[in-house]
Amino acid sequence: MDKVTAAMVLTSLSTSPLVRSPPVRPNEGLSGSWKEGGGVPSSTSSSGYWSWSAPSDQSNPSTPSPPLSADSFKPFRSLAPADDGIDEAEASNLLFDEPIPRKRKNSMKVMFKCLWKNCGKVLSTAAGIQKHIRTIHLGRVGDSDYSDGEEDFYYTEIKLNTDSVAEGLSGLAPVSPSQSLASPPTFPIPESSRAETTCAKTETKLMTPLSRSAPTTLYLVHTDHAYQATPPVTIPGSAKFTPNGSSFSISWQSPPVTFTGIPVSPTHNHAVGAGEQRQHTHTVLSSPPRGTVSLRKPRGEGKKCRKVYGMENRDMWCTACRWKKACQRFID
DNA sequence: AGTGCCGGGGT
DNA sequence: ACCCCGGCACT
Repeated sequence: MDKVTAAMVLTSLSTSPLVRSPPVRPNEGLSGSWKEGGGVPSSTSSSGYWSWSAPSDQSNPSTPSPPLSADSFKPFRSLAPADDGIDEAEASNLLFDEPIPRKRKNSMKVMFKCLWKNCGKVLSTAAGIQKHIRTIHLGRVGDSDYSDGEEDFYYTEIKLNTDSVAEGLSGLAPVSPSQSLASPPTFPIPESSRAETTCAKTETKLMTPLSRSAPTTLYLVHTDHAYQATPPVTIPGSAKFTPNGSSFSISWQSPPVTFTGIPVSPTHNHAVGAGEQRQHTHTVLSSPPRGTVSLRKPRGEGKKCRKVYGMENRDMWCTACRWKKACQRFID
């Protein structure tokens, strides 16, 4: 048990590993240059990708939390693009992001929230929250130093970020512009999403069996879902990296999400957009019309005069090409 | 949007 | 026959 517990604690506590894996993945999809560039804080090249892949943050061993938040934060954004509302709302931010990515850290705050049912206590230090859980919920009194790590299951790390808050809010309720300023900063709801993921597994594992009543938990989870639901859908297309999901040892969350995203969205879109016709066409009509219509010709693939010489040198084309007939010079 | 070229003009 | 081009299938 101890080992297991310890492992879990480590996992939930140190998010760095989580963040680590994602950055590496991009290499797969893209050229190897990524790897090399990864370490280098190159700047100008592209945009979104670089910024988030830029592990320069990670190179920074000390100050685990800030870099973490920053990193984990970015991947999320890259996911967000998938979402309609969020994307747009953040589009500007993304662009804006490049120049001042690091500065954000300043506005970042790490808090620790107690997940114990009916207790939403938030403290600014891990030690504090641990002690709180130990004494209040676990009923351990006295030696405050002693900790078997169990407390770790009952609190979650929350990153408070002015920007992120705004974003999260926009994602949740994009309609309320006026409030964006007032409520978000005060309430760290969206924030939890990121941290949430970290403890999600823990939570689901422990909390579910123990009790599903805890309002706090439920609340967070819900929020999380709402917030995350959309991004995943988008991920597949561009960001296929599935950063957060893959990084987690727990696979139940990410795989499902990713999967749904790919098959569902396309299918739905087509089905809904084109209607049944689409499918019918495929199933029933696909061949008949084709044959009729495509008496034409498969089409030559090779380069033709037009492509070779270009419109400028039209006189160099073969006569057929000049006459818009089947090319005689470059026959397939 | 760019290409290849059929079908159909005009001279 | 020679030359052009509208328009469509493909990519």
